[in-house]
Amino acid sequence: MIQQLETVLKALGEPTRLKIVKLLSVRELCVCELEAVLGISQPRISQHLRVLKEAGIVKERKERQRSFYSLAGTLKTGEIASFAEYMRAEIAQLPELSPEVARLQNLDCNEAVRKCKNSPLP
Amino acid sequence: MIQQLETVLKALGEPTRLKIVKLLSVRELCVCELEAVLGISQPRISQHLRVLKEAGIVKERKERQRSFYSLAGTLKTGEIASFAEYMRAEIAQLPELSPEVARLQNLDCNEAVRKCKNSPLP
DNA sequence: AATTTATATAAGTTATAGCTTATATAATCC
DNA sequence: GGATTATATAAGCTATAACTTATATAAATT
Repeated sequence: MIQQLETVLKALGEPTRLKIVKLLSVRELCVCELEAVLGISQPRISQHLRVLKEAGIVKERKERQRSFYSLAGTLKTGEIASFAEYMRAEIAQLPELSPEVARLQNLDCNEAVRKCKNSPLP
Repeated sequence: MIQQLETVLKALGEPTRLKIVKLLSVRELCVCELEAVLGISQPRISQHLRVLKEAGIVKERKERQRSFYSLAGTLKTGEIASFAEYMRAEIAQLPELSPEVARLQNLDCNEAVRKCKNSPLP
């Protein structure tokens, strides 16, 4: 879960890709239309679209020699929700955080207690 | 808006920082506690905390020689909402996208029309 | 005052991401 | 079937981000 979330956040955390996503929310666009609209090179667009596609944010539809991209249905609900869901999730049920949770619980009572605990605050 | 959103998404799109955010949702923690919990070096944690702080995701409270970090009140609502808000916003009202919007509207009718429009699809 | 503790920052290195240029593929048009 | 159009991918370069090691600062302890 954390892995997929990271992929989505990384994909969206780039200005050109944020623009593409917003433009695709207006309507489906092919690569050459995006090229004209954004005024940047075609390989650059294709590369960004690949990142967005791998993150599950956009989907592709081929028609003749064109590739049309549009928002994957999951975007408006799913991708936003996935972060909210991560924050809402019970921390004990996130496998990626299990070692940290264990250490957090034992912060005060075992050999993992660290130097900063030797001078506890009031 | 797009700039601030990008900063937040970049800050969250990193596994260690995602973990820190989740841990801080449990309770406020000082740097040395995070060090013990995450098992990574102190400078690495301080650096990640700086990124999160600059993005407005966490806030700092100094007590004696410690620095305690906690989620900024805006996180659960604000940061998630900001992406939703970006997607909900009227595209014409996003200044960063005004050149693109202009080109998008004129795709079919002026000199900006590009090669791909010379062979329109059915 | 000297030492220890807690944190921050800076410098240097490595890894990753983004961009450009060039090329490949595949459909369409003449 | 050769040329054009649309897109993808690969190679090389540059910029950015992350990590490590070392050092600075400042409070607390002795």
